[in-house]
Amino acid sequence: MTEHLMPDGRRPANHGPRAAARNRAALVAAAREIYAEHGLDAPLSAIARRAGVGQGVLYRHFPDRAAVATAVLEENVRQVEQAAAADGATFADVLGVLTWHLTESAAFIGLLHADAAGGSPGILAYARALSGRVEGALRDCLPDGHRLNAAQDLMIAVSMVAGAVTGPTREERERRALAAWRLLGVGAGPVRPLDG
Amino acid sequence: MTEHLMPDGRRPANHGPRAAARNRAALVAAAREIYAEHGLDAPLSAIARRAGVGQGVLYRHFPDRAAVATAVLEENVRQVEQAAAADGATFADVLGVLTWHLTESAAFIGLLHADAAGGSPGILAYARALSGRVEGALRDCLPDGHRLNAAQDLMIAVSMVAGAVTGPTREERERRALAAWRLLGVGAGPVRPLDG
Amino acid sequence: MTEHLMPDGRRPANHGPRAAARNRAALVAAAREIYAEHGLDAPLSAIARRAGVGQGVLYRHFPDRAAVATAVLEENVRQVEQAAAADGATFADVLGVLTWHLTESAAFIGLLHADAAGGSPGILAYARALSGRVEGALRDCLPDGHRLNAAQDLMIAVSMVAGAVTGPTREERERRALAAWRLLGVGAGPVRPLDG
Amino acid sequence: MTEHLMPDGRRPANHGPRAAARNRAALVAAAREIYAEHGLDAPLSAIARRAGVGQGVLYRHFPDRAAVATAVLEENVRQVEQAAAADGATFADVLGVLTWHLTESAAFIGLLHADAAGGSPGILAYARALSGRVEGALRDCLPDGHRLNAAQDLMIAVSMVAGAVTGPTREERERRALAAWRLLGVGAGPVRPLDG
DNA sequence: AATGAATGAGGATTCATTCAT
DNA sequence: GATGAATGAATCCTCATTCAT
Repeated sequence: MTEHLMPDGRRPANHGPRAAARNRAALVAAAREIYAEHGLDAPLSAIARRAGVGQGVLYRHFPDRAAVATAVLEENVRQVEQAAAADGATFADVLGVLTWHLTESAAFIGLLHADAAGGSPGILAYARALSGRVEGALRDCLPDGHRLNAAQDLMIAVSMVAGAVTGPTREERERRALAAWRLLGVGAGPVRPLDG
Repeated sequence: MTEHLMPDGRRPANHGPRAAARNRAALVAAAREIYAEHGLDAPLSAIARRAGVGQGVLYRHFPDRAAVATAVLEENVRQVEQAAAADGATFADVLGVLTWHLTESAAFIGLLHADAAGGSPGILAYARALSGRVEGALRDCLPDGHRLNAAQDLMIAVSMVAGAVTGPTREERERRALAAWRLLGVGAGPVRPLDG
Repeated sequence: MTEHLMPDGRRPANHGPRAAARNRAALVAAAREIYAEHGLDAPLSAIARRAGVGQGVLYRHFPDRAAVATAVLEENVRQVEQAAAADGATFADVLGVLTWHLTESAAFIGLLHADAAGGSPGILAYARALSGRVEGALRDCLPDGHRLNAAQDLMIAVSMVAGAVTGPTREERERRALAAWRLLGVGAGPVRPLDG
Repeated sequence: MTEHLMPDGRRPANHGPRAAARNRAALVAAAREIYAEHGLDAPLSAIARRAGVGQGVLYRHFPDRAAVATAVLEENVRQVEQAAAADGATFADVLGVLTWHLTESAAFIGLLHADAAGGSPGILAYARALSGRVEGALRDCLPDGHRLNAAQDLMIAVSMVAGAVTGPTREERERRALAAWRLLGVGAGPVRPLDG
């Protein structure tokens, strides 16, 4: 019975469950890069290639296109949550982390626009859930009496800033994001990833 | 070499050159609908089908995908310009018309996000031109000393509102758009098409 | 009853039978240019456009693609025949005219290769007929005892020279054609159109 | 999104990676046949169909149309090179092998005419490279003082013979090829594939 | 007699998804 | 568990040909 062979005749590496986790992480990282470069419509094959794995592995870890995007966003969202959970985190600090992800990731921006036309029901549900977690994290730090306190104002403001974030370079996008917060009369802290 | 016969052997109707203008209008209308339902990436074949014409007709009237989008947006932009040109038009009036188009047309929202990843150079150029016309129209009505007077603030504000405009129904989208303008401290007039 | 109008509202010119002949000539001339630039597979629409007429006119004059090509070649062939019929025409003179057409017209080269795969039966028959006329013209001038006298040698030699005629510029093509005749030990007269 | 089911609901056979080499070979063989029947402009879909594979497989193995043609011609060229490299190979022997391929393959003839109009830059480059290899192989066996010794005469002669090779059957094509070499005063050895 | 719009088949190409190995 | 080849639907785009005007 013949087995699948590498081009040079060796069998492909199979490092067991340990490698599975590594592959998953590589896929998410690759997806993040590819999304940043080519947008959310980039071919899945490009993600698998960038991750250095076969396409089958991608499907093993993620049932569909939406799951890949979700996994990428999951980490962005978690960083925002962690920023909010940090001791002494101010609203501005959290906004800074949020803004960093907005400027970094086209996918993350898309997340906040998921209600727009085009998304499949599955994607929408995921997106809403993640979006809700972002809102929750922000609301936890929102000082009483803040002008974004009212019902949906918080998420609308985030959507607005996300809408302003366009431009070819991260620097340009950051400039616009900050201008947007300024127009909203809301101060954002240093724009940076959580661990930066 | 190829013959184009109906299933029953007759050729399809050819209504002659007189139909050209009608077809073009039908294509633009169909594109508007399709864009609203499926976004700017909808297949061109769907637009042709909805318009009830062959795909070749679409290509006759529009050299490429960008031209179709442009034609759809052209009218939106023109209405904003007309609103701005009207006697006694206030900034708020123009914003109302602009907002109406934002809530009506996914494509129009996309226009204001054209810098985002994914656009071909051709589309970008068109989008910038149209986007510039919107800005020009708004700036014409901008009162001295308005808070959006500074360099890019006007377009950033528009992008922000466009970013906030999501939701399944026009009413919901309008609600969010108005909330967005309110958060910006800018009053928008009645949300309506020019001739509504 | 509405009539077809020009863009500026005038009716299209209809100058009667006189114009018909002019149109036909314009089409042949246009086809010659287009073929030279884009090869025999160029779209018929390009020919009509270059001729400044509607596509319908092309179909009025030529039933199909083959007929257009034939008409173009017809004139090349006639010039070779005229060169052969001229008083005191030498074999070398006729070869010069033939060579000129070979270097000038991709279509004419194709004619001599019409046996090759790809031609429809209709085209093949036309091509054979024209090809035969070229051979006849040449044979009329062929001196007794010439080395190309044997049965098919004449047309084979012509095919060979046609095969050698490649290259981006007419000058380069002429250089190769002359080298080809030289290798065949056959002297060709000045390379020129009949009326040049 | 898209599923690929057979009419009876089963998926088509997927013979796994082991089939890759077989498929590639089938594609090249199919291309050789199709080219012989319909010329180098034959639709790629016809090649895939003849090979019994999906169109995607063709694109997996060959990035573009030129690559398919090249793969087909590669073997022809290699045989000529091998004939030239064989111990005691005479110029006539190599010509015999070359001539066999000319009579066998419309594509191979096209190769020697690649300068003609119509080729994309990519195809041209490939064709030039292969064409150069043919010339190199021939030149290696060219005796000193041979009449084709001068700069471009060798390739011009080959082009000439290629030009003469037309006709419906291989036998007819061989007859003309030999007549062409005879007219050039060059003797070609037995017309046969290398391993025939 | 001319115009040129319309048709729609056909060919090129991409990519989500499955599955033999 | 992994690989990556294969599938083929879907989309884009072109162009030969017809025909209302």
